[in-house]
Amino acid sequence: TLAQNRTISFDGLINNEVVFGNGTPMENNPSILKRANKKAITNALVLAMVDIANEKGEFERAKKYWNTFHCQNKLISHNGRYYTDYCKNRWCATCCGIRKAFILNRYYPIIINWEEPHLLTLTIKAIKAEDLHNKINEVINNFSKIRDRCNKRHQRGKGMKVIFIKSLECNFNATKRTYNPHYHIITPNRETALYLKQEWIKECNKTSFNAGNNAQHLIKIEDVEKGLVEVIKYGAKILSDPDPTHKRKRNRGDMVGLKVYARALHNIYNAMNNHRLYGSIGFKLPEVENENISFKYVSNYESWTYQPQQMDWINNETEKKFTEYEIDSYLEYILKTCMDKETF
DNA sequence: CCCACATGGGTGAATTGCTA
DNA sequence: TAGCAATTCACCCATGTGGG
Repeated sequence: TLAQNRTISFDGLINNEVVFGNGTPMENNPSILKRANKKAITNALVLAMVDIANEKGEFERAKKYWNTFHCQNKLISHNGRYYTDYCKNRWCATCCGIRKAFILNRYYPIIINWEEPHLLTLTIKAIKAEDLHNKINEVINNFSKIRDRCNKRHQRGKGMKVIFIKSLECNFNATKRTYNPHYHIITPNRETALYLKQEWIKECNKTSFNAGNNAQHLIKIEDVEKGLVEVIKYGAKILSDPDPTHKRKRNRGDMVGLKVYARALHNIYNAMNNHRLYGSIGFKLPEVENENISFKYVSNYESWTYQPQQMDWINNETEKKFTEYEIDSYLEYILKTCMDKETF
């Protein structure tokens, strides 16, 4: 009996797999196909960026891009949920999506209670690639100076208390080959936004003209969720229009003319490296309730491995496809032939 | 999930700026 | 240059980031 028990428990042990977190439900979950889509886009992008990083001798960065290429490579499914490991990089569409949702859920309950939320965009004149690194640092420094100044004025009873959330983002204009770093800011009222706008224009034009009045957009937020989604975009767009002034409203799924500017994205991620993209000023975020589920051992699970050519996860035993994702033919065309690695 | 690391927010202290 | 105001610095630690 002893020997038998021992054998059984040993069997159990080697067949166990450790999984982290709560997992993602698989039944009737449309996000599974979206995951496959994001993985296909991300893989195409990081492969292009690996070449660019290697060519520039940035081998550490190339390693991080490879890390993203292997993001969610192995899936474990068990009891209707699946578990995997995430790379958590900014250029990974899946990991960005997860982080975006997390941040959105943290900020939403605060913004929804603000009396009259406004969305302010603070920007500077468009710049060339060679100035990107310095200008991003300048934008960040200018902004923290303004924050310091406003806080101090308030502390001395000479200015309003400034409360807002901010995110740093950078667009690429492929027609002009310029970059446009900017802050998206949500304030609880119009007053704060006008105050920040005024200080921004003043600070940016101290040495030379860097920011005009009309380039700083301010609108009242009617739909808090939409406003937050607008702010929490995470750094840079992967699929972009060669002509961003193109005002034609895109239909859902209309990708005609879109390109992936791999080198521009690489430049943006480099310039933003080691900088926080999000932050709250003037208030503390509520604690995230700790659900205290660390990890568990599962037996009777299925394991799946991602096959880049098939753009799907394949069951290690049955060879069944996990998502049965079929890439949109136009998206496939973009990823294969519109990956722009040109120097600019 | 946990942990390590480092940016940057909060705040008192130091420095710089302004005016008479 | 005194005296006060405004701005910037320095330090602590909360939190964004990324690895396992």
